[in-house]
Amino acid sequence: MTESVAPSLSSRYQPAEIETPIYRFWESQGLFSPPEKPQGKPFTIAIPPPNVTGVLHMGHALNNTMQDVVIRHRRMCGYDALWVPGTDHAGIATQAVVEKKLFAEHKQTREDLGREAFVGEIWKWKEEHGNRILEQLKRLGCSCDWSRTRFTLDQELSQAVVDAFVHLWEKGLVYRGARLVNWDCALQTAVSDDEIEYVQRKGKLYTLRYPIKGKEGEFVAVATTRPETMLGDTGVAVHPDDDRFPHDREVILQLPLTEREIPLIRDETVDRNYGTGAVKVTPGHDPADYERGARHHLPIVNILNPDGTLNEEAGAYAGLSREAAREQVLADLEAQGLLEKVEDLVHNVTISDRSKTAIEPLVSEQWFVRMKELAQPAIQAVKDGSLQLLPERWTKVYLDWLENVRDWCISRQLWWGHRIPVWYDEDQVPVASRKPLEIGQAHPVSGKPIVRQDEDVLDTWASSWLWPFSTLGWPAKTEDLARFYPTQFLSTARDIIYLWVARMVMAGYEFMEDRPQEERCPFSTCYIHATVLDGKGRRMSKSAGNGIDPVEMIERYGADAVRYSLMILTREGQDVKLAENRFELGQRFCNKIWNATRFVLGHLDGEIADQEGDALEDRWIRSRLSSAIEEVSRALDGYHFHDAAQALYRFTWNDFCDWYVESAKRRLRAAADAGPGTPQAEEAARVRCTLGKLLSQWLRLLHPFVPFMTEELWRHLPDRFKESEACMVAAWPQSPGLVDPQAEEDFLRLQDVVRAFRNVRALQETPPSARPSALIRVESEAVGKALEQDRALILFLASLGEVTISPELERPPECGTDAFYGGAVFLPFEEGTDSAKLRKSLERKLKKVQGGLSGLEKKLSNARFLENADPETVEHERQRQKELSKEAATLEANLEGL
RNA sequence: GGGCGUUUAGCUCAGUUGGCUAGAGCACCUCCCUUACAAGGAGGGGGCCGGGGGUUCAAGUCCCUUAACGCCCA
Repeated sequence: MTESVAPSLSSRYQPAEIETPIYRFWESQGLFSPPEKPQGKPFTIAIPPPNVTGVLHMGHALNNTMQDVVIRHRRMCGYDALWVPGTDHAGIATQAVVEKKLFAEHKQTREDLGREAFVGEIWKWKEEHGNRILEQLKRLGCSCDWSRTRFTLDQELSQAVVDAFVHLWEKGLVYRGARLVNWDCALQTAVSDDEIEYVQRKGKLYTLRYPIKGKEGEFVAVATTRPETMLGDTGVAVHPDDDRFPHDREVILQLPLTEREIPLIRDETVDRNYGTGAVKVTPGHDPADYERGARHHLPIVNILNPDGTLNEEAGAYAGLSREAAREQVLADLEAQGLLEKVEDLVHNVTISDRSKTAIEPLVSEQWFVRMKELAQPAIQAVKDGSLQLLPERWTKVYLDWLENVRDWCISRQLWWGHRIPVWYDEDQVPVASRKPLEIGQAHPVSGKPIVRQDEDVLDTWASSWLWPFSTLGWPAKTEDLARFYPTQFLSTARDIIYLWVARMVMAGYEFMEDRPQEERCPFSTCYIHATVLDGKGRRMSKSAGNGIDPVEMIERYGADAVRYSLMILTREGQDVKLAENRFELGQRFCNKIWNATRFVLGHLDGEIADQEGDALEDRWIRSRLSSAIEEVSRALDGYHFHDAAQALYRFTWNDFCDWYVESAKRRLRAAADAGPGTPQAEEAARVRCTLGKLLSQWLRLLHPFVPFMTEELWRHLPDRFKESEACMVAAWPQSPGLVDPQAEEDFLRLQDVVRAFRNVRALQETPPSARPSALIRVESEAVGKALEQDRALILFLASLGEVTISPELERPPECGTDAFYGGAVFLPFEEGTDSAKLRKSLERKLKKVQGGLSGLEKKLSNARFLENADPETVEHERQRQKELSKEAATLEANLEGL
């Protein structure tokens, strides 16, 4: 048998058959956990915890593939690599899911059940469904340490939240107060400034008339997009310099539809060009008005109930929805002749990220964290290099937010989450406590009995900002915390740079206070990954239905193909457009790896020498592998995933498969023909040694990107080529420093010769089976000598019977020809060859060469170029000119002869 | 309104500190089911590098300007 093939490997890569067993193998061997006792330097990644309600989407797949590539690479490099997985409790989202289910199945609301029972229902739901996304990460091949899986509502992590809160309380960094907050009427909770967005909507601009008191028939007209809020107006503002309005006296207005009298105030923030120049001031329901009201000591009137209906302050309108109230108010104003005009307008509406309903600014009692002070070390961290954001431009986004940070509203009117660890006595005196206090117990400050705990829970981010250290045990002083904090790499999406990243950095500096300054920042590199778009460049979203399900892609193409495709398709920090068929790229690549390995393995059951082959192709491929190792290592060290993936592609396909494997076949076949004990057999044994070593290194180099298949193939690798049972923990290949410029140059020329022959063959339609005798005219003895040494390989790769190599060769008649880097090749015509095709091809090539040549000549005859360009460049261009003119001469001569 | 990004082959994208005849994959054309792989091999065609101006011996690359698209903040 000349070309054996590893019998257990199918001719197509079948990922579905191997992925599950391979993953089980890794798990059963405990390979996901770092060694118990420290062996190398730690390298830690804390996973951005997905929502426990979440389902894996392409953004997750991209982000987690990157993290897995990093952690696998570092693990192979000898680090004690730890990737901590987990989920967060996603307060609003999870509560909403269970509320919806409860209503659908039992027509019950959470109030029907009561707090305790309802929270119990959520836990039940979490136990049933909460692992889904983590299981999906396993399908992707993620090498997280599942024994360290954490959930933000775990006992330990909850204690961390309590400790953090009390810590801030003790330092005076949390406070409670009535402030204007973003109120989500659908969910009936406050949300932070970072959980709202603005959308452009078509609306109307209404101009209302407010009668001036004591001036019968005179009005001040105000423009507004939300007329119903006039019921909460406590003033009207104009610009101080606007002389359309009387300056000389106090003006009091009669607020229509109410008994209220409100003052006309002057405030510089009013835009004189907007509407009539006068704006109504509603401090209870507009952030800008809140500020204005505070400056002018206007009262705050709250006209809304928590569910968005109007309350008793709205008088006759109490109980109406906002929409109904608007209609009614407009109708009533119109009836009184106080509605001046209505215009169409496109304006920004604030909506909640969570419920997608309009946000109502509303004054309510909430808890806040003072951010200014906490932000300072986080700003410092990027300035002194403790923290690096990649791509670097995101640093500006991060800093802009921190430098203009506002206090953080952390209380939520929900039941699912960390309940605020604050208790009150009968006088409503609050106290925060690390340990739960009992009702009736003496208040630690006042001594009076405790009557209640604060009803609210904390924002989910108030637990996730602790994630890098709470997952390692903080506030307990655990071994893990000492060993694995701070982490090295955080990869996340750009839209949570401030929601999460900045806050984690703040938390690291604030809470890891027993560490030296340089060990507080929770991660040294923050990588902001690409946004995944659909094939048309739109964001993937559930509502648009344009998402691609990663699990479905894994099932269709294989996890390795999905991983590899994502890595090579994603430009650094740029958006990535994905359509389902783009995964074919990875699939093809995987199949190529599979079959190339199959070829090599098929030959490794023959005799294997201890010595490697030393032919040109052997030296060349070792040189190429060296470069590839250097390139991939450098790219991964700098987190350039695309570059690494591309280097792997080029080495695999263009060097190893297209040229080395094809070249190696020559000696392997020669040995098979010659039989055992011959010099050919000995040479083949050396080729096998080279193939085995190449395979061993190459599989390891590929492993972080395509872990499943490389692990499977590794199992088939003879033991002498591997020092560990699992590829996953094999040593990262080291570049043996075998970059060999001479071999590279010689092989490049050989490739050029072979390509020239193939080109001529194709043009004159030489049958594939033909083994014609051919000629090579070389431009120098040196080139001739080099080619002479590898004549056998040239014959093999160009499918020739004979070849004559000489510097002094006349082009024989009836021959096709082409130029190569260093000479020309000649191949006899086939019967019926149409020389016109050849001529056209040569003419095209000549034109191109002449084009390049004339540019060079112009350059080299330019005195200023010779003067100014550095000598190396000039020399380089001279060299090129020489080469090109030789090539042009060859082509011209060839053309003449046709 | 402020900031950031993108624009290179039909499509998706590479292109280092300015210096090879601007590259790759897909798609397209021709030939080949050759004993690792037809999810493959060999060969080939296809580009005013968004427009305009400037700096320079030299610009896809640097500067200015302009247009289109996208994202973020207010």
